[in-house]
Amino acid sequence: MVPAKDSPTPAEWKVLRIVWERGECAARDVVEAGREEHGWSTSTVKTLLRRLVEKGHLKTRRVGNSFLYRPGRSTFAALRRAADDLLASAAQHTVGPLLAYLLRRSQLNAKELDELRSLLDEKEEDA
Amino acid sequence: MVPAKDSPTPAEWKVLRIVWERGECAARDVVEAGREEHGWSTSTVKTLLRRLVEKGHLKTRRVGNSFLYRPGRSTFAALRRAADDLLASAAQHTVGPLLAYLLRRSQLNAKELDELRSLLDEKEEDA
DNA sequence: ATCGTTCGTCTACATCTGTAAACGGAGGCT
DNA sequence: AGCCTCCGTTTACAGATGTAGACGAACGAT
Repeated sequence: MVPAKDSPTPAEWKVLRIVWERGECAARDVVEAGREEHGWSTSTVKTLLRRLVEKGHLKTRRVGNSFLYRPGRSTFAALRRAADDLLASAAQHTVGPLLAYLLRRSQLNAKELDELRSLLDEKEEDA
Repeated sequence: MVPAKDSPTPAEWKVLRIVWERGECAARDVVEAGREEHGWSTSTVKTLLRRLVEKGHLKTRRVGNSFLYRPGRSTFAALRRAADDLLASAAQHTVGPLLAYLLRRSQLNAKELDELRSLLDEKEEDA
């Protein structure tokens, strides 16, 4: 298995997200989404797809003369790494406000909110 | 006011963090920390400091023939922008797990935990 | 006054990233 | 059979980024 060492670049993340949101999909779908959401040309999207496959963030499945793309297992791992980088960028005294900011921005359902609450409780006990 | 449009690059973030942790400090301090923490040469650190000042993420104050560096007001704003980028990278169904991951990784004191709990409660009401 | 040390500035350059045109093969329509 | 269209592949290139040497001015000790 290819461990996907290289993190996606910002542009690659946008493609990754597009694929992630729709599950397995064809290049054409990504091209269309890329054009609408980011004004990208066909070639640009194709290049980004190729690089993501090379890096191991996307897997492909041949269908006829074309491919279907889907996120690899490493995709969420890459997101975690991006999260690590974000935390590493924050100074200790800014971590709290940073997390607060993230929580405010996020759309979460009741169940997710509950899980996060439990997490906070756990952490309280640890400390 | 300089709006610091360009986000820091990964390497620049590391420098920013160094300065952030110590408050106002001299290039020499950053050079030393950069060498210890990242194995950077003096020149590398100096280049990164310069670029950060150009971008408006660091402010300087002349003292004798050298400078003291400190984070600009835009520094935390840049961190928020990085947080936005992270959220934008996540697919909707991965946001919850992502936040959970971030919480687990973070060291937070009781007060910070409390504030986050309050935030979750607020969000619950909204929904 | 001199000389080594310390600073900031200028210059350099390989690699990565964003963005995209051009090309050649496969499939389908006429 | 011939042509249009769609697809993946190849090539291109400017600008950003990581990494760092070289240089000249100022400072401090002798």
